[in-house]
Amino acid sequence: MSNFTSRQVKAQETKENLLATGLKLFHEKGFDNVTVDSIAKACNVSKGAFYTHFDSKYDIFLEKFKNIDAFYSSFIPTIPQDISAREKILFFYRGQLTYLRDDLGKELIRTVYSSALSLTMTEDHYLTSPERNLYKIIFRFVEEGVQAGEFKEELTSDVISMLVTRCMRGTIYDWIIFGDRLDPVEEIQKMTTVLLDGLQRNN
Amino acid sequence: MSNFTSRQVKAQETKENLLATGLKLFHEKGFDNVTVDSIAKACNVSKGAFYTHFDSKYDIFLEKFKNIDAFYSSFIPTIPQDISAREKILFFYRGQLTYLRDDLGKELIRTVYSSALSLTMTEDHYLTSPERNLYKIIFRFVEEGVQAGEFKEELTSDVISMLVTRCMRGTIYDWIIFGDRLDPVEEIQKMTTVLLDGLQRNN
DNA sequence: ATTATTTAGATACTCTGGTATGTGACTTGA
DNA sequence: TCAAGTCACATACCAGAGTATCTAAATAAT
Repeated sequence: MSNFTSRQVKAQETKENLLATGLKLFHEKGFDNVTVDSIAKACNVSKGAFYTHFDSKYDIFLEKFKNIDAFYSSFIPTIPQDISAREKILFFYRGQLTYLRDDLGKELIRTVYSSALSLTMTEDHYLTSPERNLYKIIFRFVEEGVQAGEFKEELTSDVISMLVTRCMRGTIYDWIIFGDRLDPVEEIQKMTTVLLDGLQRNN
Repeated sequence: MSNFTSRQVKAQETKENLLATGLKLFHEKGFDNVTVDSIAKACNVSKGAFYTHFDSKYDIFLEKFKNIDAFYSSFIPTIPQDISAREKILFFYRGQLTYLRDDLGKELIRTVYSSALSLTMTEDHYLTSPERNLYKIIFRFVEEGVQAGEFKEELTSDVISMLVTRCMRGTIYDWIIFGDRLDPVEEIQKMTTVLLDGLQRNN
């Protein structure tokens, strides 16, 4: 005995259908080459139906983008405990960029990074929550490093975390605009290594 | 005796009028809140006229964005000759970000950075030419530094230039998405200092 | 001078994301 | 059980970027 009425069940089916179809089409033809109408039609449903389930065209793969949090949760435990903060950050970024490159794909990331620019980030911009999560993860590593005296004393954990995450955003941005001339995993490695060298306490 | 016919003169006037009016409106109301129609109407001209002079709405402030090259040309000579490459880069970035912040404004930069993401950068993406110029400037400083033995030997000038310019792109991206919580001049200073520390040859 | 050609600009579209509103099947409450 | 309300979805629309096509005036060619 389900809690759901038959309407709710059908609605849920429609929503999932739209979601799956939308993601499939985005993957095949790229975000800008897929119309909301075409997604709806492919599901034998009207555009109006689409908009009862999703607020915007973007929303549909935000659903997918939210997977990134699931990725974080499953990836973090695989990071060795007995290495330096520096190593942890590099390990994490390598894993993250590999995931972005191989699982989510450049097109998806392009749209996410593009729409983050669209409006001044108000409280509930969807990029915020995964980003906030990412920031928290990096912040944790950084704090460990600060405690262990790995980093320059004059910088706070907040500042360091900001720079380290910016390093990642810059690399991802470059990956998108320079396209296949760049391998994001290689690039994050190079960039972060140098930045962390610069953050290192030098006695 | 001008080389131009009266038609060409009038057309040029119309174009300049559209350009000036467009920039004024963008500045007043923000790029997304200005329609091509409204620009045209404000010039007592049709939308069709707009599109004979410009390929797209974006084009209109690309014209302005090209000013950035003029800025480079006038700013470079003010950079002291007798300082290290590191200092030159910092000096240049400070000047550049100040210019972006105070003269071009965040809204303009937002649109530029946003549309750079729109399509895979093909040869003639408009961002390319100012960027290419910027890259060349940084590359020149970096080469000086490499020659002078300022930087880690294992990195090529190309790689270093890429990281240094990425540093800037990342900072600008952050400026846009985090809004007024960030001062771009301060941020580029912090970020670049750390990165350059990491690039420094350590004997 | 007259005809042919070019071209700045106007008009009337298309396309697409998103909205306002309508509707009929289902659900709920008395 | 039946009236009232809700909700998934449909239809018809709007706005705004960009395009295709036309026109009339200016220019060039004969």
